[in-house]
Amino acid sequence: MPRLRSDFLAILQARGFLHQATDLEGLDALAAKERITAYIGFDATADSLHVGSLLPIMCLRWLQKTGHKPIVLMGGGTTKIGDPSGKDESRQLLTGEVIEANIAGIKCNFEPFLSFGTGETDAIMVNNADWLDGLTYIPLLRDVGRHFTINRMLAFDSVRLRLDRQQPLTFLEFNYMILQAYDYLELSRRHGCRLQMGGSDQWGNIVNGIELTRRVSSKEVFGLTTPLITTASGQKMGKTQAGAIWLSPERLSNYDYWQFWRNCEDGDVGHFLRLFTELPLEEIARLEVLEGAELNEAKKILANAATTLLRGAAAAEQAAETARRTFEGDGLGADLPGIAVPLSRLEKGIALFHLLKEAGLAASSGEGRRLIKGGGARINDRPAKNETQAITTADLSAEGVIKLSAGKKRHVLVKSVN
RNA sequence: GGAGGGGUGCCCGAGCGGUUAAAGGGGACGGGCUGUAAACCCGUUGGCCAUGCCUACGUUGGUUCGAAUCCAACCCCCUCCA
Repeated sequence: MPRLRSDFLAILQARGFLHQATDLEGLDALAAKERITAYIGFDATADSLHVGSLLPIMCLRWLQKTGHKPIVLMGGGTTKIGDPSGKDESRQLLTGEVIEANIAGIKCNFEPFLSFGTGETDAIMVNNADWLDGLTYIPLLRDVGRHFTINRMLAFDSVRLRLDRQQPLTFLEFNYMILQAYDYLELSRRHGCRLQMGGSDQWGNIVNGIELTRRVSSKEVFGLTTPLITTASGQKMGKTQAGAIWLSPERLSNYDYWQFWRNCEDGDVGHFLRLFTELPLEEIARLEVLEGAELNEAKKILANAATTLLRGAAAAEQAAETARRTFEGDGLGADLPGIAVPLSRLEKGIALFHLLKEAGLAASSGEGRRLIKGGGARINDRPAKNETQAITTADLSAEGVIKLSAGKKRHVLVKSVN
């Protein structure tokens, strides 16, 4: 790796964001000399991104912090096709309305990280539906299609892997890479965009865009990818017992978000601190060498910092306090998820297995029963005795709540109402 | 259009007339050990008003006391041929 002179790339390199790049030195020289505009594309397949997208988001954040201009490209048009990269099966096609709603939701995910506006380094969000939807077939074939050879397209991983595994790849999906390449061309024309970043699985798409831009408008543009993040034990990052780690507060509570970081593997602490927080590298170097239980302190710092970035300092503090009470002290944390149950039902008594299901601690009553049988269910921190045991007002604590637990980490507060 | 192969639980994959709510693995959840980690060990893993009942092996019919297993038609996928 060459020594990088631009603030932007030097930081990305030092913190571990760089995987591959086209002409890294050329890009470095450019970024050291002038303000560059760079973009990353995001799919609009859900109304929220999840932690898997945090890496590219942090790239854009560093870009802006080092004086450059970020573009968030929403794939309103390409999402109508579906990226075949890394997938064995075609994605279900979404309707335009759903995609629009998703884009609105995703916009909220970016607000904590980037400052949007009309200034020189303000971030902007654009939607490729704006130029893709209006394309006409024959002109597209003549202007863009002529620059793609099937020979080369077939060699790309996204295509080849599908074919090798004998999974069908529709012509619709086959076109994805052409449209994504066209995005780069269009962004270079409209916004003078010089750099596209993305996950390592996007390398092929990025290179196509660079090639197309060079051929059509003789402009040199750059590409850069970030590594695929897996946990120290090789799992794909971002999945826990609770499911996907969403960025939207509507989908995942502050507390659960904080817990996600707190529960990372030992070997990931330093890695994650560098990528997902803005702590100085010297401090991270000090934290990551901690061993054994000491490392737990570093995990808390990680959780606090990461939660502060996305949800704000107050949210992080409250989540940390709830975690402290839940795991290290006594009492109840206010941030634990809760459900409300009418007092009248508690007076009659509710079967425990049923309440577990209502609290979301068991997916079905059967699962609730199994949980109790297996010894994993607790009421106010005391093990449940039998499956059909009734929960009544007698179980209410002085504060008027019942703490239900499934295992050591999943807790729900049951509150009686009216 | 022709020939062959195949569609099984969250996923992969065995079963090929009864003992099959369906082997085995993965994943997930719970327990143990720890540090709210990893690894490892153990258990659980269709639903419900639950000593019972209901739904399940692509779909629909049929044969049989009895079918995921046999037959027929249909749908879908794959391979080779046209």
